[in-house]
Amino acid sequence: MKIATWNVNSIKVRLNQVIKWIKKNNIDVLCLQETKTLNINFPSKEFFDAGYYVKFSGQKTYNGVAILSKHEISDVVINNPYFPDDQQRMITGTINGFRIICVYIPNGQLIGSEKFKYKLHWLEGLLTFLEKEKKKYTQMILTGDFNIAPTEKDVHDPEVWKDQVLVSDAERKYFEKICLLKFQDAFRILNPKEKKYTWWDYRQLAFQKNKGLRIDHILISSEIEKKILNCDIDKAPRKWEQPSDHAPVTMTLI
DNA sequence: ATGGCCTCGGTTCGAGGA
Repeated sequence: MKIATWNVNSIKVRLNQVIKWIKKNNIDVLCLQETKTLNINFPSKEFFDAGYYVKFSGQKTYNGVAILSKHEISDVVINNPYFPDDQQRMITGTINGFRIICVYIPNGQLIGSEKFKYKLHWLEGLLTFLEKEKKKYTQMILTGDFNIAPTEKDVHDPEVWKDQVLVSDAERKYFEKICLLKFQDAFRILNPKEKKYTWWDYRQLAFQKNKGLRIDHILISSEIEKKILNCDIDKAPRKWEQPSDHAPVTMTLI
């Protein structure tokens, strides 16, 4: 089973790229973030015609998440029951016995800002949700755009990013707290030292210069560690015309 | 030179992203 995550920065703009990519890579499950569309406008038919079930939770202009799957999706939870939120940033479902949680963690904008406080509260709410889910499920996958580069290895130039949002101690501490709930960074299990990124700024030729951050992740509960065959970042779609600023991350399980 | 880009909504600019 091949599982992936991709912040597409508008599903309307990226629809053809997503369909092309999931077919080419034989993706079973794709978690999407920043769909930026109301539910009535989500392209369900296009994905159904491509052979995928869809579950989604969107809003106008901002945010929005979705799960596409070749296999049935059950026990769907929209958003976080323990963190009331108008913003659509989370969707959870069970596929082939795996509990899959798709998240679009807030950006935080500026350290100390209201948006930053919201990010930390959101993360606190996520911890509560994960603790509750762990009591019901064993094989869990937490994936999406975390908007956190967990270590200095995940930043092209730590000096440039020092004390900025996405790399701050407060944010990294939450990432560690998630790991204390026995979630592991699948990419790092398989690639302990590699400096590879999932996001590059549209400006300043950041992609061409590989000035990126690794902020999109696939975390797995310890019960499925032995099942991982591969976890990698696919830079190819970032080279396509009119790309998302994020690259997809893929993981293959036995 | 301290910016540069992309998307959306709703009109051609401002907000938000990271």
